[in-house]
Amino acid sequence: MGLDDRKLAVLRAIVEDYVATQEPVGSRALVERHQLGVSPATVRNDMAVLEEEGYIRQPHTSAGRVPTDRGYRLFVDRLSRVKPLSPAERRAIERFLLGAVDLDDVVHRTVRLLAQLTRQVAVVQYPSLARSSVRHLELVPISTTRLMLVMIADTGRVEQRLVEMPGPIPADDVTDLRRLVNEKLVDTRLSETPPLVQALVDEVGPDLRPAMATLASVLLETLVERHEERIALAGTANLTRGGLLDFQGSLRPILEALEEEVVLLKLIGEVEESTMRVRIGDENEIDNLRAASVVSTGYGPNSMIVGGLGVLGPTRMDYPSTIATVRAVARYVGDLLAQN
Amino acid sequence: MGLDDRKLAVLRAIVEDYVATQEPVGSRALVERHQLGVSPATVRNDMAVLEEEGYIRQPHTSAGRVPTDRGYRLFVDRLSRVKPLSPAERRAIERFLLGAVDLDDVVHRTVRLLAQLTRQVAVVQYPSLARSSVRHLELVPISTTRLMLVMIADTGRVEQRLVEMPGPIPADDVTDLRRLVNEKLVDTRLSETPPLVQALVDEVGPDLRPAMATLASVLLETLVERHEERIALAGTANLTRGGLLDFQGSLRPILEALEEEVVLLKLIGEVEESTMRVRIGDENEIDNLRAASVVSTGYGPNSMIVGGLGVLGPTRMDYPSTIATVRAVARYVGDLLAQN
DNA sequence: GACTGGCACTCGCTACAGTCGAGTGCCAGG
DNA sequence: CCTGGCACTCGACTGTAGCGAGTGCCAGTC
Repeated sequence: MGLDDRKLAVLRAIVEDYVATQEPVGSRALVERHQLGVSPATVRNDMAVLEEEGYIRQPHTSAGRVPTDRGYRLFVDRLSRVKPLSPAERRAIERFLLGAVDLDDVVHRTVRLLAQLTRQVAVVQYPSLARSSVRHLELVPISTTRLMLVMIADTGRVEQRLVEMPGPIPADDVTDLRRLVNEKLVDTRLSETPPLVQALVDEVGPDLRPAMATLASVLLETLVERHEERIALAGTANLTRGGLLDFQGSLRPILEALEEEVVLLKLIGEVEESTMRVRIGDENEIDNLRAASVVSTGYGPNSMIVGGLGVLGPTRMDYPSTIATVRAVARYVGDLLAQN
Repeated sequence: MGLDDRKLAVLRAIVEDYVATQEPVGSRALVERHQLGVSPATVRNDMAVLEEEGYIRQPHTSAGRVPTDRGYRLFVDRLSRVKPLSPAERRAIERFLLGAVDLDDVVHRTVRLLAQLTRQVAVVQYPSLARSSVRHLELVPISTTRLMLVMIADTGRVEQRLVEMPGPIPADDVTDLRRLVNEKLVDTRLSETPPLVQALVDEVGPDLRPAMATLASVLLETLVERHEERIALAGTANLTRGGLLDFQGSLRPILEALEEEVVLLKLIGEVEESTMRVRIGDENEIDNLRAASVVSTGYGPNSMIVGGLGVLGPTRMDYPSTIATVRAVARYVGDLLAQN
């Protein structure tokens, strides 16, 4: 385990060069392009050690070295220096996000921005309903037996769902139902609503009981249990950069994974704090993504976390600037949400 | 242009074999696998004519023949026999779509179903607002100066948009506004609303005038002009079938095109009648899709068209069954919409 | 006149041998 | 502990040769 400073410098140099050139890097090129102050032979010895420890490997005998997932991990944890965003980039972010008119627009713009800045696949989770509070519930009669239930959350999310009532429902009843659900549920977190919803059914008078029961079941089913998370995706075309060398030649598994909402949620939706999360190659739990890396973080207003966002790219990615960009975008989006 | 029956039969055989095997097809294989009743030499002569006319070509001298875009076109127009769906497929469609609870769900299921059945990229346009009528407009106070405008269309579409009012707005005014816009706009087609919206502003009393003006501009901007179309996409992973032979080796342009909503709309959104539309390779106006074919059609309740749907795949696709599937799915979705 | 068998020819594909060079591991010496 | 030197490895590239699928054409047949 004896990795002295120079060996670490060598590893850093290898990662940086490989990321830049996409080609295995040899000892000579290394001393030429970095001021290591030693000869290629010395570097070779260091490389041998690094390889033994599993940080780098040779694609074929007698080619240059390439970082392993473990090598990237060490690089990210201990070796990378943060690359602050250029003022131009900061301005671009601001300008791009500023024009957004509502949540849909914010998410849409964010995901495109992220894809463009990092030149990778970007994923943005809508503010999670579980972490939102009810701001208002609206019931709109569609026909005699149908209502449209519209829920507006404090995070800006709006969800609607058609409710098929057990029987014809007069306008007065709709008014009553609307008042009741709003009284009980407004300002409570969605994750805490189920018992309250249940209570509503129990408390209501017998004439409204069946209607309220139906409403309650739709509320529970749609807004809490199922389908509650939404996700936006952009930049899949970026997967084809690096001409099929990345992702060991096949985009198939990646594209498949990206089609599954569940998978995407796993990627970016499990954030509790606003720390950056970097998963490199093998560290991904999803088999289809073993050839990729994911950089993600949570975002939200005022240091609260309401959702996740991040990017997915080849393990051979520019971690320092990707991390910086993801962090910056998350912060801007959070600020934007705080303003509303 | 003297293409007698046998030459057409040869072309059909070439298309069918090439689609099935993905390999250039030669004269011997052709007579073996189809009952053409002539010798390979004769077929070769026919092939020479077909090539001269531009229906087939040779990838390299002395390889088999491959259909050109023009060849596929002729095949689709005159040679393909419709492949009716199997009862199993019909049942699958029905079962899959039946469980849908609302429009979002219908569209989502449809696009996935289509991708799965055709094993290609599926695109479904939400019912176009321009072709929908207003069923109800709801105004929900969010704060003293903000309203959430929710529009419910007869096609099931629900759109919402945050409205920033010029000043604080009392509850009574909200009620008035709500009543006014509903009175004027309900049951009119969205494409016909602009003059009515303008009239609303002119007619309203001076106290409500500024609020109504703001509301009107948001209505016009969001619901009519911009952003009105929504699109769902699925099955991009299917692009990787056929191992990079399709799409002349690069998915890049295709993926890029699929990211542009405008492009997708052009693909499937310009349908006036419910006829099938097949665009093969070069026939596509979008340069990035010159290597692909698009099969699309309109859908809607009761022979009305409210939106488009379709699939995108390699020019070398099984046109007869793709066309049959797209048509069948469109019909089922239309029926489903008619029921609501 | 249309079809067929035969035949020479084309050309992509594969296998194989040879060369080149980047890069390594190791060793002896400073 | 570092360095220069050296032998070695092995992938990438090149050129050659043989194979075979498939063609175009021609002379012969019905």
